[in-house]
Amino acid sequence: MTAAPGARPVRRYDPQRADRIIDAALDVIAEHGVPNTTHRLIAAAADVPLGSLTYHFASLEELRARAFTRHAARMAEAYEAHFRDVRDADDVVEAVTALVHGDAGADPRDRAIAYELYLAALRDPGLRSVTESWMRRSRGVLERFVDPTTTRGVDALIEGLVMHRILSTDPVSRDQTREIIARAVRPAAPPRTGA
Amino acid sequence: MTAAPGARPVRRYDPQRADRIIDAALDVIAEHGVPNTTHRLIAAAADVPLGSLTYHFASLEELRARAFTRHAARMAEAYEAHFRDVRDADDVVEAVTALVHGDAGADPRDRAIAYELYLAALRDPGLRSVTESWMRRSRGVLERFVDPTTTRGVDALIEGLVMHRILSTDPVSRDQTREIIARAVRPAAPPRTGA
Amino acid sequence: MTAAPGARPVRRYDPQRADRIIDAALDVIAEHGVPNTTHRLIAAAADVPLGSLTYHFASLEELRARAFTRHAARMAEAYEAHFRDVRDADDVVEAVTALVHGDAGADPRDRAIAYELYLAALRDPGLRSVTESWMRRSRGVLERFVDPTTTRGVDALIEGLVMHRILSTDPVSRDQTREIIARAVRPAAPPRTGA
Amino acid sequence: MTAAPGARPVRRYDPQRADRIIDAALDVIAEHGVPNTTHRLIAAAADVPLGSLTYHFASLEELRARAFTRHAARMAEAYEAHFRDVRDADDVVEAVTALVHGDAGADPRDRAIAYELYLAALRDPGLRSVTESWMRRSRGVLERFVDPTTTRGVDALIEGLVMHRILSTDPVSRDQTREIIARAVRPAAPPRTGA
DNA sequence: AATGAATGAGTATTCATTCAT
DNA sequence: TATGAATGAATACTCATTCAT
Repeated sequence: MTAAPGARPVRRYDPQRADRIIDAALDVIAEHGVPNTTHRLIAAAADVPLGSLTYHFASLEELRARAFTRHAARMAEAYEAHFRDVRDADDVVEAVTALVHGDAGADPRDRAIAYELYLAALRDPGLRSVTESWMRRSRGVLERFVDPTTTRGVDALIEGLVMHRILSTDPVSRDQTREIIARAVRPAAPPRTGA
Repeated sequence: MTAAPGARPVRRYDPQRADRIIDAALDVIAEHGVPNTTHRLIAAAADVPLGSLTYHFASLEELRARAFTRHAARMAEAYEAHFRDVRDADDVVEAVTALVHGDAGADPRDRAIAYELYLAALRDPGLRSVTESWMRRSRGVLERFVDPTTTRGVDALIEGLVMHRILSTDPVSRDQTREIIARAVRPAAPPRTGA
Repeated sequence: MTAAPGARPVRRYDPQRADRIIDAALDVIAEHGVPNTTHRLIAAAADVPLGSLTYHFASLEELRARAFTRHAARMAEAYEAHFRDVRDADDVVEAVTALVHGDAGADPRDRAIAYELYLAALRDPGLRSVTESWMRRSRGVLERFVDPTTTRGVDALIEGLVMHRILSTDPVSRDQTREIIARAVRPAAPPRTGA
Repeated sequence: MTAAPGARPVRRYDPQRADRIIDAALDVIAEHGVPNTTHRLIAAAADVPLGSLTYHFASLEELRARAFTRHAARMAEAYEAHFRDVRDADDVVEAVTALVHGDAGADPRDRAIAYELYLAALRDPGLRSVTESWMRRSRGVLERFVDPTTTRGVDALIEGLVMHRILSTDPVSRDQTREIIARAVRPAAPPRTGA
């Protein structure tokens, strides 16, 4: 049964479709959480037929992994961009404070997805490489300005402060945040430049 | 039609059953995560028939909430016990370091459940009271030794360090942890004693 | 474990309990329909423990039958009472008109139960005796005033008019009803009194 | 792991399946009543797998509504066909008598379904439109021959006579029925023809 | 005599995945 | 290449009934 001559088949050849599906999956994860992320919900969000998902992705698990991978990469890029103009430890304090208070890059939606990823990675070793890559990149950014131990401390602080901000009804003030960060930051020895 | 001789599967009257079911639910959450926590899995873990769950708990959601509530209470008690002999800010550094490295009270299982709770609370406002009560109690402990801002910092640090420890293959050493905590801790003004 | 001396056992000896349960069953049937009439709902409506139902009634089916039987008896009594002062065919027209328009005895609740009974009887032969007894009594009333054929007609008319009144958004007016009834009524030959 | 030789239970692609399911649902309602009309029973009657029902119909309620809608439409068509050759009020008496005695169109199965529909509509407002449409069409037929009040009377009479015929062990004779109908029928004023 | 705990069979529904077209 | 129909396994939940106490 061929299409009538002249009739344009509806949305054939759609090379970005797989991409759109991945973004839709992220939307669904953000809004409904991993447990409620189903083929049907993603298909509806992406406005593609159900069969399209299993055509492009062998399983839901694979699609989820691809979505998390993309999300982690974007988070890392935004993170790096956020620190692009940072020059010294003082700048770090300001940058991190802004980060925690959501003034930069990552909004609650992004953080929610990140926590979904963390928890999923806890049980699915296949996702560990995603979280590890993300953690390595975010630490890599901080290590340009502070020593490794400080990096670990600041990194953990960001994690904990953001999580508590999301969950708590009694949030930390911006000044408190800055004070907390400032105590944790100790500048790295300046890289030796050629004499 | 009598039962096969020797087979006597009856186990009527079991007053602690509801309790056992709650603990079984925690086991299942710890091992399989909230999304995979089904009536069937819990029933199997508790070694009770399926119908028993819905008899004692109106819904899976309710059972989950009860389980998380119990877990948070136990965590808080362990937390308080862990700080029972702490006297000053120096002790706090040691106590928190031990906490992060799992030498006290909470093992990975407990932390995994806690993160499941956090994520669940993110989407289920009914669980917020559980997380808030837990957070209030853990902060209350710290505030006996350090000022409020320091409390917030140390609290966030514990959260972030533990999460990164669980997820990372490249863990922070105990000395690093101690150093990181030490920077964050600033003693509270001593309570004025008489005379 | 006997009760402490002086402690009055809670609601022991309650001879009307079976009665109360039957009435509660009728309430539940009226409000929720036969398909949703469960032990639990009835127990709650009667404010008795669940076990009490199966203690007093061997099965739900039996309880339902008892409830329908009582309802039919009450309907018949109300019906007979409604015609107590009727003297001749003209009175019948007024009495039936009032009946159809709900001015007497049977309210929508009662009619709903009656239709539930009809439908249940269609499939449960055990309930046929209940519907037949009810029909015989209601016809018996009419036969005191009109001939058998007229009785059948008026009886059917009541049934149909009431059902359409309940279901229709475009009801028949009282005058129309009276007119319709009047056409159907033909007085019985007066019983011969001793010459 | 290949299927046993000869066993080939596949029956993919079945474009009329939704239709067949609706008819099977009507069979089940007729035979078992609405309360016992389950997915499983309908699936068995239609000889399709269980999942097929929920694929084609979002809920059992929707399937039931679709089935009742189809049944009412068929009833109305049969009703209209039954009166196609009726010319005057006398014909109406004969036609209605035949209707009540099941000599035309609607058999007991159809009537049983109709009463199931009535009762269901009593509690589910979503079904009211179905009963109302059916009632409007059946009255529309009668109004071609008799005045509106007579229509209401005859309509109610049919309803009541059929219901009593179904439920009673002591049925009305055909002659009685004719007599009862005849009293109710009063011809409409003839439509004025030109000249 | 009375009851609340217990349970297995059953209910509607969801959904990842398969596959004929 | 693409998809919508199809399905079986699983899910949460209901409930009549049983029975130890």
